[in-house]
Amino acid sequence: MTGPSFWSQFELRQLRCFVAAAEELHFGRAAARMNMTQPPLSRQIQLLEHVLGVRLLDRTSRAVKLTPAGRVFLLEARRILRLTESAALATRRIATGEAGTITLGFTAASGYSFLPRLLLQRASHAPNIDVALKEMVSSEQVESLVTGRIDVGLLRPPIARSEFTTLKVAEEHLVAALPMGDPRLSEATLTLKHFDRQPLIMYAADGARYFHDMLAGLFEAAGVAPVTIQSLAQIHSMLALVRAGIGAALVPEAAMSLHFDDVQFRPVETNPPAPVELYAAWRSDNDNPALSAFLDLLRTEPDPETLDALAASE
Amino acid sequence: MTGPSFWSQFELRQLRCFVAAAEELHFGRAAARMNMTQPPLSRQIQLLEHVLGVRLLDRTSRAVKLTPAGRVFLLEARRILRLTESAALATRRIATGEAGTITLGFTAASGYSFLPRLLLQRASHAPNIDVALKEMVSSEQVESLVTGRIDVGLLRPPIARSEFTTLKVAEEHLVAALPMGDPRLSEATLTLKHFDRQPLIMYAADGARYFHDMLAGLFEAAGVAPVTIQSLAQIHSMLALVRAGIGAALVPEAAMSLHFDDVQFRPVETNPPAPVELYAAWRSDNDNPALSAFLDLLRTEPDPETLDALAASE
DNA sequence: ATGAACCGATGCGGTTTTTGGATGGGCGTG
DNA sequence: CACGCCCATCCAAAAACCGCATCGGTTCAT
Repeated sequence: MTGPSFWSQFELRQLRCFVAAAEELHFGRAAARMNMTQPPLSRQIQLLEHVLGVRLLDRTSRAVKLTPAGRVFLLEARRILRLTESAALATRRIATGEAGTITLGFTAASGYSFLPRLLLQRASHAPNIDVALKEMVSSEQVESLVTGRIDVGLLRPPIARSEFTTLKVAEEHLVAALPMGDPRLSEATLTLKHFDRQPLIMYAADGARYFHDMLAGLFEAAGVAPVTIQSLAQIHSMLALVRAGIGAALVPEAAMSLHFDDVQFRPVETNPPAPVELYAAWRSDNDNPALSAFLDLLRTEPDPETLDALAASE
Repeated sequence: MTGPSFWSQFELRQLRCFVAAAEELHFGRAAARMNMTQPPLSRQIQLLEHVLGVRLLDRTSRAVKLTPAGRVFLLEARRILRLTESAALATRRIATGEAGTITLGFTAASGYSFLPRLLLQRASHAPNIDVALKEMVSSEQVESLVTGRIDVGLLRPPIARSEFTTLKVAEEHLVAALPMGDPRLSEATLTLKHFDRQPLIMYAADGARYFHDMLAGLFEAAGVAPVTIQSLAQIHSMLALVRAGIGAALVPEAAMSLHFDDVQFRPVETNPPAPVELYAAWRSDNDNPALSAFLDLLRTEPDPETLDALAASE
């Protein structure tokens, strides 16, 4: 007493048998196509008809014909079978990493230059890898990496986590952002001394710890003491203050793509010359199959066409 | 030596097991939901993973998690299962005649009045019955009924086929179509005598045998002999000639909906008073399940709303 | 540290389902 | 009217499946 199989449903095998029979209109040939003999094929189709409660094939000993319901079900069956194949294919592609989704955290500053280049690289080299973007500051990225909310982070040092693997993906120079009319604009290249006792828009110690500490270290090593007018965490806000003539700012060269009116940029000599570092970090035990393909992207040098496309868009 | 099961595919049962496990994230509960015990469910999922060559669930003894590939496959599996249910439902509806397609042949004249009313009835009383329309003359309809190209025909007598069932669906009066300025327009009602030795646009004996023979019979019985100016098969062509002032025409009242400028209509007394008959005919052994629902439509008296909708659209 | 509880995987015997050969029966064909 | 074609049915053998018992690994409480 297992109860009547009232909840029973048909199986794909029955669909395959039915499609074969409906296309051949001949049970013998259909069975051969299914690599079996005619009786079990008959039985599978009877089973299917019984489950549906519908006669799908009108069969006399002389001819096999589709009933109207059979015609409709044939279309549905084909669609289902097509879907099963594509589902298997898509899943296998995900599993091999050919396709998939990488959730990427990035800092606002990395979004100005490195990220667009990376996404262009992806479009041409790994079009089946989707990248879901989440802007967050470096400390949030570390936490999100641990909890698995993002697969990879683009963030600033220090990244002191043993369970992460890291990769330096960019080194940038610092540039000075100066308001229109600033006398230092007459120089082609500036040094840190140009900022001594001059008004400066500084990075906030909490929201932009990396830049704050880096600048503080550079100024101290150079024996220079600028006058901090205001501290901010977001580079675009700093540039807005520069435009207003409040003072100068030191920003990564990528910020030059922000194009603020009345704000001019000048290279600044520092030691080291390219002190702004951007790292990619990911959990060493991340099992996202698309990860390795994505890391290949990160490790690939940008190719000329990508840079061309990027330049053209600016 | 049947060879390795390289063409093997997964089965719906495995999908159902996987979806249950993926939703419960617990093999025991998933098994309970599937009305079975945990070991066979484990096996079904192993089998599925083996067929796909992809690990779908990461299971430790403490927790079950979906892999990235599993997440994708879960969506696909749900879609497939949803599709199987809707396929079964749709097929059953076709089989019971709740839904389906009726291929309907109709004469041009029946398309002016009876067919629109029928289609409006269908829209409100049997919205799931699709009607595929094919205009053809009565003799073509008979042939198409025999070969099964149409399920039902709307045609003119005589229908002398023993394998058909027929139903009279409309009786219409004849009306006179007269050109602007015709003296007979002063009469409210005409008789056949008004056409004696008058120019008349007549039906062609080959293309419109029914109307031709009917008119010939009516005139002969009334002892009236009009002057045939031109013979045509299509009513709208005849009305065009009427408008041109070539002569009068006798048409079924349904043709009044054609609205030709400068063509006026007047009732004509005949014996019998409504000599234009329209029949539905279908093969008695037609097995289209939607047929009975469609025939119910034909047998239903038009309800007031339908007639209102029809009147409003004219 | 240790034992209890939990969970999924596996081995195994019994049952159900499926398979394929043989056969039956209806229906056109020569 | 006999023959051939074709699908349905019967039946024994094979395969698949199920459930029970159990194992190994992890977590949690003691």
